[in-house]
Amino acid sequence: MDDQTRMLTGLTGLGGLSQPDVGDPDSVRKQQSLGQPQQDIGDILQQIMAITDESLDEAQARKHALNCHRMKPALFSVLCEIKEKTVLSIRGVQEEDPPDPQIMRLDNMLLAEGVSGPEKGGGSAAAAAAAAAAGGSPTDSSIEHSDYRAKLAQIRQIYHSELEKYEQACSEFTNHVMNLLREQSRTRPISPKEIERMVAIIHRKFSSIQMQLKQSTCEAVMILRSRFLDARRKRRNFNKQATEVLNEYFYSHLSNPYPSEEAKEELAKKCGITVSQVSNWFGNKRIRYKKNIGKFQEEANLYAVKTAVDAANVSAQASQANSPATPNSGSPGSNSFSHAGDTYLGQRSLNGEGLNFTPSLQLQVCKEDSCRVDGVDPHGANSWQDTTNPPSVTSPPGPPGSVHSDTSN
DNA sequence: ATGTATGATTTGGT
DNA sequence: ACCAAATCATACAT
Repeated sequence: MDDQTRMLTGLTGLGGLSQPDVGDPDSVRKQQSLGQPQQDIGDILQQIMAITDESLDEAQARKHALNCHRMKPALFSVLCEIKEKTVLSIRGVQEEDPPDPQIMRLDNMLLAEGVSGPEKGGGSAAAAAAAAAAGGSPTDSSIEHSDYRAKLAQIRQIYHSELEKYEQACSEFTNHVMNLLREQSRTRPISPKEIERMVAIIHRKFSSIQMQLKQSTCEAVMILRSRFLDARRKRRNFNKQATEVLNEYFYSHLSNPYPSEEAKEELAKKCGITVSQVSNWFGNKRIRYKKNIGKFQEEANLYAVKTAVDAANVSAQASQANSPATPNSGSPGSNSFSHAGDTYLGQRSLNGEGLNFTPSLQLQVCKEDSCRVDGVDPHGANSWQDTTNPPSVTSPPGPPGSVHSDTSN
């Protein structure tokens, strides 16, 4: 600090660079004569050259000696003169600094990703987790992306702390250089303009470092994105139990395999998957079942038996089982799905039991199913299979046509 | 290595 | 918003 104030006072005298003596009033005070005046200048120059090789203390001492040298004012004025002549050539250079398009692109991206700019949603991992947990009806995205958000928040934090570090370093360095220049301005002429320029140069350097930071942050975000968001596409099979639950529901609601929102939520909960995954599953299942009913017969029968057994158990336990709308097989112990399809379920189970599903009859069973349903809701209930497949009830589609007849024969 | 199964996404329709 | 259908991309079985 001491140094700094001293240098600042030194700088104030800098306004009139052409005035030789303004540099340092002290210098006049202590004049240690050094013998021959002629050799002095060479001497001084030599000392200047050598100054970098010396230790700090030595340099400091030397500097002081130089400042106090009686020839110093003269040298200073000479330097000022030279500078006056050359400064024009230096001046014309540059100045304009158009905003780098690349850095603007990076900035925009960081802003878009929520890395820079105002805190959005989850500024910290904790906040993100809280946000994910808070959503009363946990939307899929908040669950699926909470991890992503947490990681993003981490990147954000690192980015900001790094940025802050850079900014601090930049201002520290700028200060240092300015002080240095002010200090030097006592022995050589330095205009404020030049200091300004130097500062600008430093800022440019640091901003290029910042750009690197931004770039690597962008890269990190991209990688994160591809790892998490695009990983949506990465498929993990559901566990066996989940598939079982879904299949049970599907085959026990074969007439109308369109679970309501509540049913989906229930299924999702049971299976440990998201509602949209349930929707996906049913979408896929419907289309694939419809496309090749024959292929799914075995499975259908399996679940039919299962539900039948469950239903039997339920009815056995509750001796009043005959009552209206049904033993729900979707979940052996609990009647979670109370929808239109349930009536069908009851029938289907009976159906399964009655026909006993010998392989040769499998297809028959299928047909029976459809018909049976039709009995309940003749053309409405099973229409989901008929839309593009009018005859599907009696003869499953496509190449299976022949296959089908084979099996049924 | 190859074929099939399967969860996810896209597209187009209502 | 939901669905069917087609498609993609990976998991899994062979």
